Amino acid sequence: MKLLDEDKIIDLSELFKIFGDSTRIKIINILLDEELCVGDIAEKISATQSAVSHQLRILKSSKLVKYRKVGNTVFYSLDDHHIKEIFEKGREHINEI
Amino acid sequence: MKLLDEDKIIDLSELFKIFGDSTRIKIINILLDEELCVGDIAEKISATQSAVSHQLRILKSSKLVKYRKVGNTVFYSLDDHHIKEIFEKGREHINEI
DNA sequence: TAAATATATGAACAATTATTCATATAGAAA
DNA sequence: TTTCTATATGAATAATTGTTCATATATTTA
Repeated sequence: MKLLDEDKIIDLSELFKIFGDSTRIKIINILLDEELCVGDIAEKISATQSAVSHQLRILKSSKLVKYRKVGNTVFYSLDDHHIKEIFEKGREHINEI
Repeated sequence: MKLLDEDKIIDLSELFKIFGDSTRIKIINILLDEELCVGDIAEKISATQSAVSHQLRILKSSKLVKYRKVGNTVFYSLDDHHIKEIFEKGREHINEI
């Protein structure tokens, strides 16, 4: 396993930084199961619409979630199978300590 | 796959927060290959001894690294196989986008 | 067109955090 | 014991960042 160069190091820490916030983890957690619109996400995780929208923007720009628009409703879902895997590996770790 | 409860959510985001810093990722990156002492880590990642020591304390208290003392030298290595796996999954993700 | 609904966004504020610098601790060597 | 080396740590600073509040945008409905 070759070591990472400086650029990849930055990219990788940026990626994990995205996972390192409880609001975003909550969003990812519920999107593991189903596609949801912004309002429903906010309700399910007990956060404001604004806070969720801000965090979805971050998740979107990092390619962790994708979306589709239906009318004026926007449905979000996870974008990449690695997300589930990273999430799951983290979960395994915290379940063992 | 059952959804996480509030406590696990916090634990999980705390875990990823640890990975979300480039100095710590650099440390983890070089510890993938070999056990190293603090001074060598600092030299290899071009950071000060103090900065590395501070970050090692965080990695240690999160059970991501373990250490053994030999004289006044302290050797650090990765503590858990999940660390490599989480790291590798993240790496796969950034290599695909 | 006007009102209602869903989402996005900018600014401000508070809180967290990584680094630096100075120094403390502890073990090894002289 | 004194000096040197390796590591740890506390305080201060600077920078980053998540939330809130107000408001903008866009789509639907009346």
